[in-house]
Amino acid sequence: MYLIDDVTKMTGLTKRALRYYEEIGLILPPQRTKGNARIYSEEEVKELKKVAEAKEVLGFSLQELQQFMSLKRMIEERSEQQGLSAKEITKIENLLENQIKMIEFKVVKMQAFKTELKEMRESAMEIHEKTKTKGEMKEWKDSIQITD
Amino acid sequence: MYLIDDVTKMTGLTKRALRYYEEIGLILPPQRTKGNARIYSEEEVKELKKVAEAKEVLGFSLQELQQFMSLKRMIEERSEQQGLSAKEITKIENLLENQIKMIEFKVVKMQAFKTELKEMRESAMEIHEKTKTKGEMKEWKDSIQITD
DNA sequence: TAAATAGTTGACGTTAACGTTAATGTTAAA
DNA sequence: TTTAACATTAACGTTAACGTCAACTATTTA
Repeated sequence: MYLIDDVTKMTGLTKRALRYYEEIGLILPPQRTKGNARIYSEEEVKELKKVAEAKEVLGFSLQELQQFMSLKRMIEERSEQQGLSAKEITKIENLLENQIKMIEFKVVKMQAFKTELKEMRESAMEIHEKTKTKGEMKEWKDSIQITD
Repeated sequence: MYLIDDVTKMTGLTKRALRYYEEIGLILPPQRTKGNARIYSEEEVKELKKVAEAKEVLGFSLQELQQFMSLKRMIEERSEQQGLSAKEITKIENLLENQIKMIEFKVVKMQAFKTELKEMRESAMEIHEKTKTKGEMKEWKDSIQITD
């Protein structure tokens, strides 16, 4: 069990962000101490780490993440008896399928971008080669002393 | 050569966004007609498409993109004679190297996320299997007429 | 017991990335 | 030549995702 300051260190999120995520319903309200301080479980910290990563690295908005989190909770709350209707589950499966396609699309685009970066690097290296002679000339000039 | 309204259709960006990108120096100011209307070249439209994609798909901020664009321009402006110093080029190469690493990192994270989504889908499908009997029962119930 | 160190809830402030509206100019069609 | 459909700049408005500050409470440390 962790207090909010511990969680900031573990997740990289600020206290304000943690409270904000709770406020907008992105995460469920954690338990409280007798003195009304938030206490986060290991599980909750893990979830927050993933949220932070999905935001920073994958560039997801909090809105998008809310969609995803509510899906996640729906599946987790399959407390057997109070299950979802077959129709709802099919809907969830479709949503997940779309998300997966989206990710795959993004990965493809990322790789294309990477290719471009590599091409730019090649160009830079070519220029480097061309300038090399000039550069060596300068280094040589810098190395001698002009004592008039 | 395209007017601004054409460009919105080709890039998915709004007119406001196009002017804004120019305002903050993300793109170079395009030429103007005699009547002061912006005219974009094929090249510029291509660049704008990439910018839009990098923003939407890769989740880059305009600030990040500015860094990248200025790098790109530095390399493009290797007008041979007025070249960059070897030191500057090495710096550029390092920056590009870092960007490439970043992308690779993001791709790895994306794939991890995709795996999670797939696991969720599996869970959903399992629930689906379990509920199936119940569902068929319901369908059967729905299909009969209760005529008391 | 006093002080330092955490935690809490408002509530207003800030920044990025545009949206929207107004007032105005240009160009093509009727 | 007037109208319609474009374009322009300037300026204020908006939303997301927090930052920051104030006023207060709880807990731990000297």
